[in-house]
Amino acid sequence: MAITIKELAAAAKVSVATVSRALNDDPKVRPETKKRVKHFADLLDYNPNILARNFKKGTSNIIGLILPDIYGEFFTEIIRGVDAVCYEHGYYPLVASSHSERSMAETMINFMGQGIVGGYIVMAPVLSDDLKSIIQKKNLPIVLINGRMTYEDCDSVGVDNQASAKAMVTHLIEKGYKRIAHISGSKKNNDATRREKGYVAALEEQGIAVDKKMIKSGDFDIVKGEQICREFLSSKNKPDAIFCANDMMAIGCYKAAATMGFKIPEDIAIAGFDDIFVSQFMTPRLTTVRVDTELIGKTAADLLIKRIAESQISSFSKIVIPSTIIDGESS
Amino acid sequence: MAITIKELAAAAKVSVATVSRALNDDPKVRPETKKRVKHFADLLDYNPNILARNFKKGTSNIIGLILPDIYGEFFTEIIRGVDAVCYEHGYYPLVASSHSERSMAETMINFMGQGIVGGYIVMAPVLSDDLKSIIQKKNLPIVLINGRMTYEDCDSVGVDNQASAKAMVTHLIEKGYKRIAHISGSKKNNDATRREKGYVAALEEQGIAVDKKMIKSGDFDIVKGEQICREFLSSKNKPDAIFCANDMMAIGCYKAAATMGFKIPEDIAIAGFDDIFVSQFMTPRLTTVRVDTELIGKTAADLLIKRIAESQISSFSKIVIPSTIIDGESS
DNA sequence: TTATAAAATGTAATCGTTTTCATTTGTGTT
DNA sequence: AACACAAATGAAAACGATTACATTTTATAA
Repeated sequence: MAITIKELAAAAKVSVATVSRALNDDPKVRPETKKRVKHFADLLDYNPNILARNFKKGTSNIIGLILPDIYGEFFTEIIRGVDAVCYEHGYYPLVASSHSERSMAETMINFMGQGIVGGYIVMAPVLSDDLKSIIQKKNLPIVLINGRMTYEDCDSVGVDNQASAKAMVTHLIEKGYKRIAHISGSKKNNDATRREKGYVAALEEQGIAVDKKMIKSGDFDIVKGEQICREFLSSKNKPDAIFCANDMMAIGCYKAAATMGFKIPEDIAIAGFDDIFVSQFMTPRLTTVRVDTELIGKTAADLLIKRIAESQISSFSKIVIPSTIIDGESS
Repeated sequence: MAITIKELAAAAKVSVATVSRALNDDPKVRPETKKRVKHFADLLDYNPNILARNFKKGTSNIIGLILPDIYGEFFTEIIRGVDAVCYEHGYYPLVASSHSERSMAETMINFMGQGIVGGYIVMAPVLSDDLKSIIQKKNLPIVLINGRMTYEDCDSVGVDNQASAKAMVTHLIEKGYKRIAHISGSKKNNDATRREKGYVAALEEQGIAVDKKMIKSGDFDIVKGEQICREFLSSKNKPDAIFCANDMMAIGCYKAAATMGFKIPEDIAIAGFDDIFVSQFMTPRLTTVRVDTELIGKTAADLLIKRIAESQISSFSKIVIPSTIIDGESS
């Protein structure tokens, strides 16, 4: 039922070409004509059919936001950031999550060539080979969200996991802790390995020998965090601080400490990473690394929209979102 | 660069019409022709241009998922459910969140008539007048996600907040608690008011007088929950159990109890609503109401996709997603 | 075999916009 | 006033699919 450009043209007594140009602010159309067209557009409540426009132009004002999965606040913050920037620029975020039934690569291929999206934001903590190959032979702009990495074939936005982890461990050392253990994330997870590297780097820089026994591999989950913490606390040479690769595992440590009768931070200090929502309400308040996740989403969207708009391809950017150390009472 | 229907037609030596029909499983095309066309489609890696199709058909395989805001796990679970069902049916969810800068109504109007979405899933804990009026004069199918309500102008999916809250309070009464207080949510929030009604209904049914002083208005936040719990615990006629309208406020109660030296559940029992992720890790494990949020998303998407596909409008459905009581150690 | 209906396929119009190219209008110079 | 040239506008093609309608092929019955 919506009014079309033809009817608007008739009303404004110009050709459809002129209407199109006027509404797209083509400098070739006279200011007064432009004004008249816009006036009638308002009057008749004309909205261009975006589907027709996208179809004709061969692009889309829809952005594919490809996620490895969707759960927890980290993802909502990313989505929120992307959403905000998209709205500002007349773009829309289309969310697609991979899971056991569907790989990210599959999802992306699914989109490609269909014209349904004008570009992607891809969140890839694990960068599989097929994903890499898609990125390489991409025909659409892609912005990668992930821990800082050496990948050079597209724009990327992320936290400097290594530097942040290093800063946190250094902070703990400065507070006087001598025997700092680390509960890492999965070996396959890029973020996790970078954080572990940061932990090692901090110790080395401060001249503390790295003890392999002080690093145990977790999986970013509460239960595993609790279990590993138990192991640390019952070992003969127990650490005086534990740096967890994320806050969830830190929660697990709290539980372990509580049930084993250890006081935080007197008997054992705990530090996390992420500053998830509940961290601020934990007693004692968790020492952790705060990342402005929404900003990651915003930055990625900004970058992608610019990339979609520009015609010639300039060199790829790599944007690092700063992180802050939250010095809680758990250390 | 993608191959078009014309090239495919040429390759398969049929007309574009036949190709279109073959790929859309039109019974009018001979099985062998269909097979040949599909074979060449595979061979040439042909994907129909969805933009062109949507444009021509005047509909879209994109679903607008309109949220009041995006944060926390509740939303990710909804999104995940919607995403899963969409993927199955070749639809895509476009996420748009309202916030201070943009009302839901505005967002929806923005979509309408542009053809960019084929329908909406709208999550509306607060149902404003302009939102109602949009729903009434809708030209696209809409599925509402919200607490059970009396709204009749479109399909809706939600939890029966009132019945669930009533079940929980009844459960507490059966466990022997006599003085059960309630920390409610915001008065404007539909879910909150239904839960409060359930609380009142349970007391009345069990022949317990409702004491106005035992109901205090929270805002679904930890801090407010802690503050109100303090008030309850320091009142002269202190309750023996507190039913919170959500888990967040229950977390606040845990903090209040801990700092004031009350033991859960011996001195004060706590119950929540939502069963958010951390609830299972709280000590003692929180008694709460578990809702299969992902199922809400799935159901809404199912309903909407059916609605988009069908031509004639049948009567609206109202689907209630069941909830379960998690009997934790906090009561 | 032939007439006739049914099934399969083809031709071309169509959706609403953008954009190329042609045409008209306007401006400035002599 | 005449001309050249620039600016503004219009006419029509194009994008890639679907689909109404026309046409051809196949099947059925006499």
